[in-house]
Amino acid sequence: MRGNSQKSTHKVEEAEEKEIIINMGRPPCCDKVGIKKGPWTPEEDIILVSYIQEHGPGNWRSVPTNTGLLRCSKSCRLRWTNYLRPGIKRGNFTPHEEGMIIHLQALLGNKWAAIASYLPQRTDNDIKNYWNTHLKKKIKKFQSNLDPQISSNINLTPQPSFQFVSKSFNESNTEDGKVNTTSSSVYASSAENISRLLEGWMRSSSSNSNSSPKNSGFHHQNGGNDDDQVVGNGTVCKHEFDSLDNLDYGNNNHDDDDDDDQEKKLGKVENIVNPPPLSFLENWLLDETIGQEVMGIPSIF
DNA sequence: AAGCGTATCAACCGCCGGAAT
DNA sequence: TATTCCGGCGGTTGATACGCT
Repeated sequence: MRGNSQKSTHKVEEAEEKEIIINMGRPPCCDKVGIKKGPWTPEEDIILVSYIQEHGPGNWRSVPTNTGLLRCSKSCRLRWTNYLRPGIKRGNFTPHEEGMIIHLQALLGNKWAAIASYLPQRTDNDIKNYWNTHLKKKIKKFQSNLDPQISSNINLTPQPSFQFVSKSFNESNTEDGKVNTTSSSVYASSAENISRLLEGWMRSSSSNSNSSPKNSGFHHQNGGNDDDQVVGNGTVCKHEFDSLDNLDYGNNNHDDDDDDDQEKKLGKVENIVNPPPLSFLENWLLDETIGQEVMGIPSIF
């Protein structure tokens, strides 16, 4: 207990001391009390998107506070990166994408973020899910029909093929390699719909249609299109699954360059800019013939 | 039509490295 | 320098959709 004479001054010091103790290191992003979990509602999506549209992604710590969302910063970041950010393509993995995932998984193991950096329109979560639900199963099935020596090259375990990775990385140069992804029929994501909804909402709520440059981040790949207001349910069409059995790497339409460029220009897409300078690796990846030979994946994939 | 099993995917969990204080 | 948290990542889970009997 402290004496009354020093009470007032000590009170201030105490408060300051407390503040110092509390602020030791970085302050917490949010208290865990009252944090909402589970699926995001469209309203929450709109709030988050509109906030990021105004402030840009980053500083996730302040997002729940500033938006009033009852979500933790981590949840906001995940929602944005995995679902709401512009340029995300959902559903309908193309044969080329499937091939790339298979190759990269064999090279890198379950480094989904690294793999996703070569498929800018796909999130690591999407790739991970697709691998676990489609490709892993398919390869396993195929593997059972393969000569064990060949099939051993297909990496279904988390361990990457370090030897080859090391070789590839050593032989890499600084030349900018660009990986083109293909786009077949693309479901419009609900995020895109939300973005459009938001755009409309913003337009109607404000006569000033030209807001900050950050807004351009939401005029992404489908920004000229559209009628595909169909909300994608994220399910995978059967034909795409079948396509794995009949991979035709020659039929790739590299029509997503603009999107890639746009995303890079905007600097909005996390984890996709500045991929490692692996033109050798990328060339190798894009050379499906080599990939298939090394992987032991014949044309059936 | 109902019940059950399977597939899919969004979201959470926990860990780690690095940054902030 | 120590402490604390953020941001990123991979693994896992749970809700829902779908298909089969």
